[in-house]
Amino acid sequence: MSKWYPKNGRVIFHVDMNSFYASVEMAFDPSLKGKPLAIAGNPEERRGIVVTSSYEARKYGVKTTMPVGEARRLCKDLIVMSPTFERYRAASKEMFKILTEVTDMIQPVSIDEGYMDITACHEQGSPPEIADQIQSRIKDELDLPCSIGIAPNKFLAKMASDMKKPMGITILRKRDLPNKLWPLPIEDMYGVGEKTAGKLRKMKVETIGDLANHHVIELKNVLGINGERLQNRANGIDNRPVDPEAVHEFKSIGTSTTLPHDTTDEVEVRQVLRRLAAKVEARMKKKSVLARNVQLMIRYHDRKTITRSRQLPDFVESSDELFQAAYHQFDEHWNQQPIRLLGITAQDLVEQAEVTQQLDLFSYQKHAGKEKLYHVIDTLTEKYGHNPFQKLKSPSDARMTTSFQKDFLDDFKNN
DNA sequence: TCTGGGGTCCTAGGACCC
DNA sequence: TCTGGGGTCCTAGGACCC
Repeated sequence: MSKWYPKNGRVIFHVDMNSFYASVEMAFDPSLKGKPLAIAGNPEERRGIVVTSSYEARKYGVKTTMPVGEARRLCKDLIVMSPTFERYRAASKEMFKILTEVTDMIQPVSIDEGYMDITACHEQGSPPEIADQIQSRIKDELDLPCSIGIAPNKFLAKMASDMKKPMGITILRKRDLPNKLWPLPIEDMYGVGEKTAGKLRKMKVETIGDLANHHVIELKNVLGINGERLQNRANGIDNRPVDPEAVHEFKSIGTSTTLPHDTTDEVEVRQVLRRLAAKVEARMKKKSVLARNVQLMIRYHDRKTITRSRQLPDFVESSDELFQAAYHQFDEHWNQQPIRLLGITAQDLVEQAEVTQQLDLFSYQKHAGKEKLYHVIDTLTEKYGHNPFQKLKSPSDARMTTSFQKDFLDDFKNN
């Protein structure tokens, strides 16, 4: 057992569901099993691209982001279904529930994948045994296939889960890098997309091994700080922790839609923006957050895309406020060209509870006066050794560090 | 056959303050 | 008399991922 759990180091899993949407549909309707299946949007509405396809469809060359028409041409018998997200969310929940029974140290990264830190799970067996149990349970109980990567960090676990699909379990240790990781072409590396791959190939970096052993100065010159980070990863260095809280820390909530036809009709634009604003409002309510920044996105007929955002004087939560902010941006920045897509994103999100306390702070000043308020702040600063506020230009601008909120309110009452 | 919708992180320049 | 340098905020856009 001890050989599996090093004294210094971690054991990380990356659990990756195989062609998730298609697999969920097959579990739901077993008559689809063994058939070429693609999940795709509606081509009539110009949303007809393949989101996921079954392995049977992939044999014909069907790929993610491929237009449905092309996919059909490659595979005559292709079954095309619209996505049913409620089904996928439900399956995802069940899948993570199984993972939670092994450990709480889980970081979901998307609907169909997540990291686990099983360093502390000695008593449940060796890592391959635990991986095997997880994979079997997901298969037996949910009828869904997955691949699991086992490695000393997140990056290697992610690369490992990609190496054997479907239903693979792959161990990637540091000593395996020269044989298993370094021969892979550079575009197979997580974090290297089309643009970065192009730049790397220009400097004769063709494989992950080339990247691992390239002059770091040149990498930094061309790719900035990311060059150094990618090289570290290629050498198996990645200290990012598995963070179970990360999933709760929302940075933005946005929605966008490709219009059925390009438009220059402002009435239509307003209708669409109202609909998008209502959708964003609903999702903000579910998360109990307010936004201080609203971003409008316009994609033109030629696919050129602009984003325009603005910090707002007040926190917004209602659909109407979101609409007003977005429409203001539209009014200022639309160049009169036909529009293909519109989107609204709420950014700079703050939890509702925090905002309430901000207002409290403001009304306290009104009631007790500025001097008294600043006295309270001084007292707290002394008590904690630093200002408990993230910034404080004026009382309406203050945001408390959450951990101080309770003490602060107590102090508030006593004064 | 033309390229969806949901996100995160990073960069870079200008404004502004000290 | 026209001028340094650091820090932070804001905005726009690029790259990447699923």
